[in-house]
Amino acid sequence: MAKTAGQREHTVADVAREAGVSKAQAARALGEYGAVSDAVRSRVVAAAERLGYRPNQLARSMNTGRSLSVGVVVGDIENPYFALATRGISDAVEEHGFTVVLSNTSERLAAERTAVEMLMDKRVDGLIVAPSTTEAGHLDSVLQAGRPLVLLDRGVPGLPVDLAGSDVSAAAVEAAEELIALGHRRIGYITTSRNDDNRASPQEPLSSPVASRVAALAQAFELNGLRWDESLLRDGLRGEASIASAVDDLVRDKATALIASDSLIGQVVIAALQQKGLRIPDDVSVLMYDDQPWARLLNPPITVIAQPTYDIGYTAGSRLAALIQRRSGLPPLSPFPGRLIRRASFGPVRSAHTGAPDAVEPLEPPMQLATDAGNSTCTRD
Amino acid sequence: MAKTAGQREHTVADVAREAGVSKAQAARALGEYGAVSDAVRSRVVAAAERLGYRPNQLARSMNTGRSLSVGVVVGDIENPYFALATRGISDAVEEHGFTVVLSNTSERLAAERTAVEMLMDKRVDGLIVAPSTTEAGHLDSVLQAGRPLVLLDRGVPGLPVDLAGSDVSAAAVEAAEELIALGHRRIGYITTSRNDDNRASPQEPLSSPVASRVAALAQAFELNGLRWDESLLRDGLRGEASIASAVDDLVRDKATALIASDSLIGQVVIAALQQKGLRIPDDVSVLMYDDQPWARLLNPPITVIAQPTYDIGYTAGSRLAALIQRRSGLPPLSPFPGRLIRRASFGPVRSAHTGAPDAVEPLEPPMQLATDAGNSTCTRD
DNA sequence: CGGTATCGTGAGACCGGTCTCAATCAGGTT
DNA sequence: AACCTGATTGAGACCGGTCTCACGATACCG
Repeated sequence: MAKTAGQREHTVADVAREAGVSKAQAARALGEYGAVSDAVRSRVVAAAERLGYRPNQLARSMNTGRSLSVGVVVGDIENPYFALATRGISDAVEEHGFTVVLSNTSERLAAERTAVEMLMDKRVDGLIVAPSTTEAGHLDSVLQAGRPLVLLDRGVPGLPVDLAGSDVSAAAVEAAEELIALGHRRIGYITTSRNDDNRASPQEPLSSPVASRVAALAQAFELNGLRWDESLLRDGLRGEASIASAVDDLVRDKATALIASDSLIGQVVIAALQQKGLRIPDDVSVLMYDDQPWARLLNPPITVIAQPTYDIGYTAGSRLAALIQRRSGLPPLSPFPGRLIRRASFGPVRSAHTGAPDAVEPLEPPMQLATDAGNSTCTRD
Repeated sequence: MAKTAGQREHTVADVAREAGVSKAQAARALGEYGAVSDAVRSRVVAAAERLGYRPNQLARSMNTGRSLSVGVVVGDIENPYFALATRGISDAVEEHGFTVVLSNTSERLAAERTAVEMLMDKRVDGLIVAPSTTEAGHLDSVLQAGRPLVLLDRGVPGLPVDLAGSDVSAAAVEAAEELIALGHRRIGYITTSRNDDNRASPQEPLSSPVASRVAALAQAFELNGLRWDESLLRDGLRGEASIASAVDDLVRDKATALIASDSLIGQVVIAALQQKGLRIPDDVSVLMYDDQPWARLLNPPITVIAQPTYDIGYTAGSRLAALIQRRSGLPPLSPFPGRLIRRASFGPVRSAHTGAPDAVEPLEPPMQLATDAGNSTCTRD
């Protein structure tokens, strides 16, 4: 029964008139609240059907105070990590009737601020943010306004808020120790984030994933009575060019192993190595964060630290929904453990390379070839 | 100045009172419309500042009729194609002050329908949809309602609407001819979409990318006086398992080249080939749609047909913004041409292949072969 | 200096729903 | 038959903005 185009939308009042009842009754029947007799209900529903009536969610939201949408603020939806996490978030919140309003910040604080403000103005019922820095002013005001907030991937020190993320430190230490055992002493770490560890005290847990990964690296060295050379950290990198030149620098600076802080960086790092004619793992060993499917297709397949990205997103979404519904007594979110998946991108350091460290005993080709037991990063098929 | 938590939000009325002016004047000053004296404006702004006033976009939207948000309905944000396109859309519409409301359909029509309805109810100012089928009822009613609509990637026959996508046929024909020249006669095409070409007449342009890609493939055969065996089309595939078994089937059915309809499929196809110990391109040539960065990292690097995905998204977003702003006389959107990027995954067909395949010369032990329990469909004796 | 165009202002309707409240109605009691 | 209870119903306020309109004040004009 579609009317001709450009028709003015029908309202409850129209439906009420058509059904011959009061606006209030029509609204009740359509909104499924309050008491309505069967007779009235069916007449109203029929009238609505006839008119092709659709409720105006804006109006509804305005006086219920619930917009049934949640804001999601990520650095970059193009990053597979965020893409997959967003999928998880979306699936979770949709189960509770919410839709996702998305905002990219390009990891810029200013963009993040305006995004959060915009979303607050649009009265989203809650917010999921992957903060690009540890600056918390704008997030604090979300809390002040009493709107639920869940952080994704990265925490903000001093902000008492649920965080859905992973704890990769165990896997990171494990990986680093294996590299050390293979003779690596100069291990480079490459990341786009800033390693800003501005905790109030060293006792606080590290909230930034990068900080905790770097700390794990250093810790592995200490466990072996060594010290990690912090000059091998390259952070705050923007753009492929600067990542590639960081690789250049590090290799020239005698790094024998490189750690890429996410798969986007990993791509560039590997490409840069290939371009320079350096072989993995003969010349340089490589560890990458995030287990993208392609990592195991390379030759050699790349050793990675996997995070259950979809689950992390899904958890963030579920928790946010719970908070919006004022469910209380929720246990704090515990981080998902990262998992080291050994493939073939670790190798012994070539003795000629460094000055002359301990001559590593002839390692058998380091193929632990642990099966990537079902190598799934997420629980979905 | 932050008040204690859970404060009721301030409204224009509050600001007006605080500034000692009428609600109307305060609203004008804050909304930046109508005539307001400098004196009043500054008093109002100051008062708003003092109270930490934030306008309620819902209320604003309700009587301007503009929600300043656009709906984006894609199959799966996790698919790099959509992730990147969404980024483009988002960047484009944000330039015009719109935010993105995102919905995943998992390529299911029912989900797509409800998503579109939901977004319409939320009064988005416009919609960008990557339709999962050629079913147009729900999209038609968007048009009926007079709300701007732009299609992404795939068209719908008979729906008079802008389409932002690419035309890969030239590149597809080119690639297929090269395969044919290399001796390939049995070329498999693998896709998750359905190849539903339900045009009213054969004269209409093909709207589904898959249909046009398959058509290009067939055309290349015809140009060479050959016929493509349509039984080598595997469409409507869901999940990695069914893709992998399609690869199995096709190889057993003597396909010597495989075309993967997107990068998600490409990953699985390549993994399946590796697992079976089949080498690219010696045993099977591979063409993939979408140029993901990892494609060139593989050994051999994969030949692909690239689409300017970000630009496609950006174009969709810009066009939608233009339509919302009632700009008229817009030229129809022309598709971006696909580009064949030749790498090293094409090779001549081995003449012996049809005979008794696996007298293959000693492959280096296929590296990972961490055969997951039981799975081995490798019936090749 | 009267007439009029312009600006600034406040009152109040309005957007399309929800929700309060008092009035009405039906059934069950005694 | 009078009384009580709970379900239905309609009128109208309300959410937080925008916008129309009428009115007073100022400015420009011949």
